[in-house]
Amino acid sequence: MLAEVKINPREKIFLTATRMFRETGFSATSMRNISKELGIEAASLYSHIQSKEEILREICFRLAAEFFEVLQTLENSEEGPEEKLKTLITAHIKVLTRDTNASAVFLNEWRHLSEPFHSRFMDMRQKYEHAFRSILKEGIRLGKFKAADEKFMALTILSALNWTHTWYSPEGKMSPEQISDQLYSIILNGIKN
Amino acid sequence: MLAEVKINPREKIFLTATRMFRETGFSATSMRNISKELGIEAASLYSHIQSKEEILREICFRLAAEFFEVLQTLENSEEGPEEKLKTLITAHIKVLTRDTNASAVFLNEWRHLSEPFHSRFMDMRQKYEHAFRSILKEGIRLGKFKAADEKFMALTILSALNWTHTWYSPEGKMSPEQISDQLYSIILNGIKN
DNA sequence: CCTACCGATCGGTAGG
DNA sequence: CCTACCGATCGGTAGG
Repeated sequence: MLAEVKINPREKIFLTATRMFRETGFSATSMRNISKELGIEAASLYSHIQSKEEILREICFRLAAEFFEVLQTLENSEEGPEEKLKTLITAHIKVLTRDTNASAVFLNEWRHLSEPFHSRFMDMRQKYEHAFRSILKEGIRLGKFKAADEKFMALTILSALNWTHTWYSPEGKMSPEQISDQLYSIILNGIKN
Repeated sequence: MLAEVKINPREKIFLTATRMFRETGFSATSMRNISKELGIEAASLYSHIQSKEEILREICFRLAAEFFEVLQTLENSEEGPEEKLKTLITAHIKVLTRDTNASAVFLNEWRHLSEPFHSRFMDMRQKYEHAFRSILKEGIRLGKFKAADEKFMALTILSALNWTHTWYSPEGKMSPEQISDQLYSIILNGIKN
């Protein structure tokens, strides 16, 4: 009962800050900007959060965790590389479109993380990229995908996926599933043997 | 003779600032950071430049102009949509890889432009995107490309191209031409009918 | 290119 | 959640 009282303002701060970080960038958004938007004084924010960076940290690592959950489900999968790729693309787009403000911050503002969080974040990013690459490598080995530089292919695919958050809208004409289906189709045609 | 003396320090400031804007972001890079890197006092920068934003403005609009030059050459072209697409992709990658620091700033920091530059920049961006779309539309009309949402296609293609600056290196194993050939091949296979 | 300095604003704390 | 405030730093100017 008592704990419940404190949950709401903290979440409100996070939602507002996330949107403002997306629009203006982490560094150019001040605590006073955020507090004004919420109709309170800047000092009052600190009853609910520890620091400005705590907000950035939570956003970045919450999304990173969601992306890693996707990898987990693939780990024991018996599917072929095409199916794995489709599963990964679908899940990736699902995470990215769920909260486009958070996605934009996750993709663009992580470099403002201080150590050791900055390094930790880059490690996770690297691991995710590698999981992507290993699916492509498997496909190449099995002769399903074109024999090309799979690092180049992985980066190209990921960049195409990671642009979705800039234009996706829940009210738009494409659902997350339709987006991933189309992307998968373009990508598979682009790389298949 | 006399003018020549002033050219060099200004360019040095621009090069250093561009690199630092890319690494740390425009807002988080202070004039004192830049001056320290150059071994001078912050106040001394203002003998060569007008303001911090002038640097950002020059980078963004210089690259924008280069991208528009590409469009110009295509305007009177008699090529078909596939050839036009290939020409555009090749030129786009050429511009992006020429100075990856400037490209990163151009792509990520333009939102810190103040008015009226911010609006002007977004207009140019929009126009470029439209030129891309009209090539795709022509390809669809002629039955060369798949009948899909060409806005979606254009954004997907551009995002794949616009990631190149993050990993391209002049010392790397792929030349700009090889990169654009590979990208064109993936993209064309992905969208052709 | 420097010293000296401006007003504004920053993230954050003390104490209630 | 507020008032009052901290030291640090910001972009930029005056004057040489």
